[in-house]
Amino acid sequence: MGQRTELEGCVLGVVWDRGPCTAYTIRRVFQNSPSPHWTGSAGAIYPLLARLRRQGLIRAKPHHAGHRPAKLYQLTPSGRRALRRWLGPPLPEWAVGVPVDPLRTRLRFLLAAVPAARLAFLKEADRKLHEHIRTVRADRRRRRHAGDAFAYLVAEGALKMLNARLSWLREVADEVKRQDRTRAARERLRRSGSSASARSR
Amino acid sequence: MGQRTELEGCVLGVVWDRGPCTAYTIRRVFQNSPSPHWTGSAGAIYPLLARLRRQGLIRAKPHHAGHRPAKLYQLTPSGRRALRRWLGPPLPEWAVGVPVDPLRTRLRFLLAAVPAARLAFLKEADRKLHEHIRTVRADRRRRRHAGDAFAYLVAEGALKMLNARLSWLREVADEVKRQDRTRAARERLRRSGSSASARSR
DNA sequence: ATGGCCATGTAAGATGTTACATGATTTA
DNA sequence: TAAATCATGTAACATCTTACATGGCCAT
Repeated sequence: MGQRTELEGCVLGVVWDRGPCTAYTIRRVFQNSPSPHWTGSAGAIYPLLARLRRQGLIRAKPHHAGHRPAKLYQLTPSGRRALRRWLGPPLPEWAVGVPVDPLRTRLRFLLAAVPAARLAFLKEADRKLHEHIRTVRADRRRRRHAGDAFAYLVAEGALKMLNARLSWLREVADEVKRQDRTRAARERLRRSGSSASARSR
Repeated sequence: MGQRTELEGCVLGVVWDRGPCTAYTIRRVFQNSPSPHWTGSAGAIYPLLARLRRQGLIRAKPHHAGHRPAKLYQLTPSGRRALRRWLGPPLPEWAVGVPVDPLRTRLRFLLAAVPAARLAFLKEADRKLHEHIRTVRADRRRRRHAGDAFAYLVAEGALKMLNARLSWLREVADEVKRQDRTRAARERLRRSGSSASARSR
């Protein structure tokens, strides 16, 4: 009835996508995702599945053919409707808003750091971002060959975001360096001015 | 001592940026932010400020010149160090990871919706995103004239993200339409084939 | 004087995290 | 046989949200 959380929606989506699957499978999807927003921790997933089950959105079949005891979860018709409602339209306003970006957040306050730390920050961000882009590119390649068009488009979207972020980061780095040079020049001028006035005395 | 949360780091940053300021000022910064990740709710901010105060990172001066009683918060030297530590380097791994995007998340499962709903989703996302871009562009203009270079760069970054997202979304829409056409063509073929076989019978 | 904004806070509740606990099965 | 992985769960804890409570100030 009430609004689904993002994690609930995602779990419904994963159960829809992976057909009948165990809780552990669901956890791994989150653990292996290149986006580190959810950990897929047991403490999040198991209570959530219990919740969805109580609400009649998923049901569990016991499963032990040659395996240890496990439960296979799948969507009920009501669960499929809930997934569609969560997907929208209508989209919640915040879904379209500027995505959170810890790098951008930190950059807002970068002037609080000393110039050397500012440059170190930008250099490390550039390096790690570049590295991360490589893994996401590999992920995209895997998904292209896997044949799921939507999974590929999603990876493509993630990659585009990262590339935009990197190019922005480089512009920022240039701007910061330019500012630091200006500051340094002003500093030199001030010092030479004061030494000149000292000489003239 | 322990790891700061993002909200704690941000609040330290805001207190650093806005000089001595009240809790209400801090709340408004979050409420007016174009990124809707934090609400700046009283229940988040006041306990957080109390926490930072207990840890000696901020201190409060009573303030009532012509005003109602209020507290003005400012960073202590220890708080400034905490802010710098939070900024990094080192950056936490997840800070560089793919930013969460509710649109991308939903798109992953868009095949669970019927074709008409898929198109409606994409159309609404496009419209709202376009609309949102306008407000962020206005925000950027304000910040450019305000003279804070970093605030401007941050708005610029947000805008670049949104533009990349919109262009990705349009590619996705094209691809989805293409697929639906293919599916429809297959369907026509199948039907005409069966009617042909019906005729031939 | 009424409603709206400034300003500070608390209480209840949901959701998520880490850490723990258990035990079977596979792999080195 | 030891370690890693599969698999399920619980407990303690932190953090954030919504909703409520309070009261001063200001404009209509």
